[in-house]
Amino acid sequence: MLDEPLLTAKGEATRRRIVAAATAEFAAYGIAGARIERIVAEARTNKAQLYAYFGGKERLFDAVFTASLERILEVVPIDADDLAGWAVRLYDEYLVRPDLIRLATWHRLERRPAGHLVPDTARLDTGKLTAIAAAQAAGRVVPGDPFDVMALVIAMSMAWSPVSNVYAATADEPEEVHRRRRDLLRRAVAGATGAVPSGRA
Amino acid sequence: MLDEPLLTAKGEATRRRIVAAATAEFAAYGIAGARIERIVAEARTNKAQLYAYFGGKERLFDAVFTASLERILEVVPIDADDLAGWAVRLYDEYLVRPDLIRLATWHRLERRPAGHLVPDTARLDTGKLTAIAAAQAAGRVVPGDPFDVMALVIAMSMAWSPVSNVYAATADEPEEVHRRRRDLLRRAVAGATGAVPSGRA
DNA sequence: GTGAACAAACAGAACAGTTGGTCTGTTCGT
DNA sequence: ACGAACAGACCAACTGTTCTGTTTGTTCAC
Repeated sequence: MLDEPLLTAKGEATRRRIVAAATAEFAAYGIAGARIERIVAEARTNKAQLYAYFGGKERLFDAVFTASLERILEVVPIDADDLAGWAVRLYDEYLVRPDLIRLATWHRLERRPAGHLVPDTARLDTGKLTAIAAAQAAGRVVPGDPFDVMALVIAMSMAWSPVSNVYAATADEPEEVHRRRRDLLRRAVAGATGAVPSGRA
Repeated sequence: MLDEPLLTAKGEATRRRIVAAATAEFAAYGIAGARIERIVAEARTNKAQLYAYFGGKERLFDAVFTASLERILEVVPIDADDLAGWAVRLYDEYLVRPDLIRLATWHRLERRPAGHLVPDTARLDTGKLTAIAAAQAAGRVVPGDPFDVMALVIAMSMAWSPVSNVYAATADEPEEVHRRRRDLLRRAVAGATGAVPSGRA
């Protein structure tokens, strides 16, 4: 029963539809608010399949969340020599795929109230951290714990994200507004993380 | 039925216990995840009182949320001439009262997926915005929409908040760690928002 | 090729536990 | 005595999960 059955092409397609529907559902309502009924309806399948493939609501969220996480990691790779540009690309990514940040935040709120968002941050962030450390060694980035620098830049990129506590931007706003925010963000990240060449500021 | 009964001293005390219990409950589980049963148990009262005083789950959340919002506004007043210091004070506030930010984020996720967190931002933020605008006019803060500057600084202060998508700090971490983050935050906000006196950076 | 056999895909009913919300009746304070 | 505070039973609706039975696709002996 716990063994997932072998998937045929058709089953694989259904499985994917379930993941897609669940991603939207969880992003919109969270774990507690999501409804299995709505997911299977949206995925044009039935509960039996969902439970055969994923085992339950919690584990379905796991599948959805980890898939989303890997996606965002590869879509917006870090550029430690241009943290400002990286932040701007993240800003744009949030506009295109608000679901991913919402998913991450639900995960934070409903599952991990403290500490790292995911347990094995080490594996996921190693690339980012060494890149930042290298840029610091080259004097292009302000000194300090690379992890903290990363957290700060990501936080800045999320100032207008779908989970902002001030204002959540959307793609349908005028392009000029986005340009204004990108400019401010770029300059701010540069100013915040750029190493001071010499003397005082 | 919709008319709330006049409150005696005892009733007022019960009402307050309900708000306190509901604040903790909503902060922990959100609107969908919160349980009326747990709230009345924690508040040492019963459902009849809760429904007489607040009318229902949603409206109870309203009461809890707006109360928390006003609280955080008055506890950490802005200092536009020292945005870095303000950000650091916010960092500390999140350590002391993680509930308030969590509440705000639940509100964002479950109720206001886009735009302003609260509809009448105008009234709430006017003070902040004029303060920032004045500091900009005096050349102490980088130019740009004051609202965007505010959003950015708040976002920076939340880099390690209880809703961070990277790492959620807690009060029980070593003081040295907090000091390190505060230093980075202070310098970063100063660098991000400080106006450049003249020439290039 | 064909048809029996088997596993996966499917649909929907059924189930048990829970939840927000209401109702009835009792106690308390003034 | 009158209304507010209170306690707990009660209810209807909903939800995650399981079960029963049917259809579909593939395999393979013949």
